[in-house]
Amino acid sequence: MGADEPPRRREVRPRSVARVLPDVAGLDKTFDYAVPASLGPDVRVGTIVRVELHGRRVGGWIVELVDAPAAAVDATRLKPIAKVTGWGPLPDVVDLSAWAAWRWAGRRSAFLGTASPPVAVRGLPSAAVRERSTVAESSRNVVVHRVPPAGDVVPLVRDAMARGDALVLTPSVAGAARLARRMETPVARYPHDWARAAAGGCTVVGARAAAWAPVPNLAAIVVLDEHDEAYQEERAPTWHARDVVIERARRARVPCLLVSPCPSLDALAAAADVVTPSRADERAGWPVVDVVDRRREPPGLGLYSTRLVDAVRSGGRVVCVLNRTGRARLLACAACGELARCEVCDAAVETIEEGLRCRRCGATRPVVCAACGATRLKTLRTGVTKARDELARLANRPVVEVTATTLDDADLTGAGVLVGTEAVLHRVGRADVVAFLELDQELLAPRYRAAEQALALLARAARVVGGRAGGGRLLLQTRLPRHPVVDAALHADPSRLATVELVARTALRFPPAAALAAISGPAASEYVDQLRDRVDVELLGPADGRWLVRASEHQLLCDALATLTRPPGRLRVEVDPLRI
DNA sequence: CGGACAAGCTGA
DNA sequence: CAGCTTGTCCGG
Repeated sequence: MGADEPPRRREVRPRSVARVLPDVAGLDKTFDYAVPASLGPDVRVGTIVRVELHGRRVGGWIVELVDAPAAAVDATRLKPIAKVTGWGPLPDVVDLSAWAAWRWAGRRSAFLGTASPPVAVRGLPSAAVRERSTVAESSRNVVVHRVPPAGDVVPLVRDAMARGDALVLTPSVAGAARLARRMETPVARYPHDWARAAAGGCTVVGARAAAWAPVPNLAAIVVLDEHDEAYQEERAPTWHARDVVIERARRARVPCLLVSPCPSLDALAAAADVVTPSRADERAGWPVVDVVDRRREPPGLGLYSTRLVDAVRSGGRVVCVLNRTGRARLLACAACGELARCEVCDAAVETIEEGLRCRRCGATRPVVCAACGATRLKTLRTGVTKARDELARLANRPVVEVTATTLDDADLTGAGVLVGTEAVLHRVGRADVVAFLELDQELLAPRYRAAEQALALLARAARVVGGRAGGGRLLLQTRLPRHPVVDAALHADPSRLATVELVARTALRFPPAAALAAISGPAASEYVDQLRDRVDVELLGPADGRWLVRASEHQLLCDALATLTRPPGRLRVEVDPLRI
């Protein structure tokens, strides 16, 4: 591969046997079909076809083409391919799908589906062919670029595009559209412009799925906001776009740039090099951080410190973040102190307008203490709705509540004070201050990635208020003012968190110091029983009906999972689970 | 997945 | 034993 490669010639002799992977859920096996001479030129590795299988017509992908004499079976007895539907993933992506099926213990069709055009593509538009300017040496192709929240990533993207056809990923589809608009040369958006991307000669931009985009002359890959969890698919196979493109770049021997204000430990572990801004530039790109130590405050202020109240009264635009919806998520009797729980299932109840509602089973009941009959309950955990009312009183101006369920077209431009779950940070354009009413909830969340996620949240907030030069401010209410996350934000230096976090992960054997898979569902125990006598993987659990499989690295974990047979029944295999 | 086919169950 | 359900197997 390279600039001096002779132009590719069409196959002289049509290959006559196609190995087809049917797009049938629950089937992860290829079948051989004869390629009728009439279809010859349309049939390539990746082509989407329809074939007869077990008496019905199903769609599928050609994953391999075999010369008839070399094929083990007699080509004349094979059923022919019934129809060519159109273009499918290019051969490099077809190969990548086999790797991903191993890496995330999933079916290949899940990946090929993501890599396929949303509507049938019969022909590709003509393309302006560009050559790649340079080819990276394969061993140092992953580079992490730390760019502060207020920094501009467009120059990095332009550099990548200058190398030739680049693939650029953003966490959200909206972000991809925004980036596409900022580029002066046209780019193809994935999956919408599938055919244009497959034709080559342009940069491809998209969200997670674009990791699977066709880029025939790939020259570089850029992952923006690499730390964002939107890059991981929630449904099994739980593939991660960052890890897919790292492997893709390695195979194509092109550079892979992972860009983030707070790079994940996984990115840092994969990187051959980390490019950091100067201390001055990084400081300028983060806002001023006010830490309110809530241990030093008089009791009775609730969620609202004096500094917070000053901020909401200041007249500037203030966004308050509280990651709890509803009014009150945990209540206790004002008389006897008993926790308010559901009469049906014992779970904690929350307040709604008509009374109390169980958060687990939805049963409702009037506001009465089940233990002593008192009718006055006190709030132990305030939700966003209640915070809105209280803030409105304190601020003496209207306060708008924003959660993930707030309508997309709601006009927030005029709102002076907003309160919401972290969704508010995605909805609000700009603000003078973002205040975290209860940061400790994020810092101490019972997930091993909690600290990383908390810093990512602060980075997102930092983008809303801008860098310190523009007067941007974050206000953090916490009882853990020396927590490494607070420390990292305060010093505008995410490596302060990464360093201590890596030590903790190594001690606890969590990724990236180990590779994990979570196995759940009714068939889980039968599945994991096959791992019992292995020494290269460790089996933990079950906890909450979920088993954990741990190995020192993915090679061992995925090899072990690949040897298992799937018992009948529902089974969920999550490699690299997020929520543990 | 979904069709084919076998084995098991029911009712007259 | 017809008629139906349930389970298992397998696809080129």
